[in-house]
Amino acid sequence: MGHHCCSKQKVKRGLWSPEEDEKLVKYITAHGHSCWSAVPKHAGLQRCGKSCRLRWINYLRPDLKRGTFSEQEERTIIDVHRILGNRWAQIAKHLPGRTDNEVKNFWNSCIKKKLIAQGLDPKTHNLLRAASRSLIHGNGPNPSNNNPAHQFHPNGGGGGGATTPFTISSPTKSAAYDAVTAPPPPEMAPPPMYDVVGNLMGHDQAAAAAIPGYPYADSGGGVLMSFRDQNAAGLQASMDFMNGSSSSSSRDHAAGNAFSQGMGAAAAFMDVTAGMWATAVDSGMCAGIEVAQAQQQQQQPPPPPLQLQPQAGMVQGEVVGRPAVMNGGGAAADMMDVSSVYGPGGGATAFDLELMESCGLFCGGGAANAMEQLQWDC
DNA sequence: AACAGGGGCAACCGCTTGCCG
DNA sequence: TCGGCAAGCGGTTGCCCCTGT
Repeated sequence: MGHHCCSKQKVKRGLWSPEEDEKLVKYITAHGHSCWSAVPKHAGLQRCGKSCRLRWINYLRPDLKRGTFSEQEERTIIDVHRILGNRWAQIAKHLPGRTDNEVKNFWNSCIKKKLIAQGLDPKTHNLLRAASRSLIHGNGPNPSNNNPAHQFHPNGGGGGGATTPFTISSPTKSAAYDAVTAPPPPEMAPPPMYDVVGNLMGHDQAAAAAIPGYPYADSGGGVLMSFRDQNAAGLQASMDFMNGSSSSSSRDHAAGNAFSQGMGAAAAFMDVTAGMWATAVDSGMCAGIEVAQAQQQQQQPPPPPLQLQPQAGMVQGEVVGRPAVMNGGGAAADMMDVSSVYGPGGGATAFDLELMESCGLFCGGGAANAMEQLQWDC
């Protein structure tokens, strides 16, 4: 059965021949593709418009990057997939030169298996039940999970919960937990977050360290920075990432306010992350963090009005407002930073909603971030 | 050398969304 | 507001190639 859009036409199906490709490329290059249904007719192809469109988008487009996925791309896919799920088109937007079909195929043929091999549910990125149980008992694929810090989740709750939407893995976070529990011996320190984030944390370490009380400070800039840097497209992509779509109303909202002024994009991102962090702290679901932060505050003078030196590649002013949030104070108020960045109205935005969806994962309680345990072996 | 099985990838199917009259 | 059409998107299928026996 052919496509309904071309059921009346006699269309060819199956693989495209080089001659067909050439015709299509020649036509699209010369005339564009304002109307796909008209393309096959004008290009002299016995294909339906839908097929032409697919062939162009997935194979013939000049800006496509062919070849195997890099490790960086692979990690980006996993991180984005953890938040967006099987929204391949959205995921592909964060991988320049890659198509949704390509990402989807790569996921199904490679990444999915890796995650399963690591004892992770590729749909939820949670530990699979059996794997989770064995991990808790130290018999899982990664014995390093004996570390109680790895069973800690900022939002507490029981086991079996979702992983965080962001790759939160911080030695400091673990240390905060350890402060009120049995501290692991040095050799049991949590394994580093997988390279990309670790490296990226390093990028912004100075900035993070300059933020008193910032729970990730000791280890660097934290996940927020990882998103920004991880994306080849940079800061803009980070915002797109959070908005889920480059054309979403939430981005427009941001564009009309802080973002367009070049002031608030990353700050908003930081507020989001920090807000969630603060929520976790304020909700009392992670007493260890509270204690650790209280101790940290006692050891440190009150933060001065923040005058951070912008880091290379940073948008100036992106960390404005950090201390208020990061000192673990009024979390609810600090959460409002998100909306305040997005506009004076302070109302919920699509950004917020999507974020909160992610927070649903974040607040789902529970398990250690299993993604930390991935071993990248290919 | 021949065959079977599995994996990867290109293409298709069908549903959803957005636009326009 | 509604219906038709085109495009977008995710899931699925099927072919081809590689590898192991």
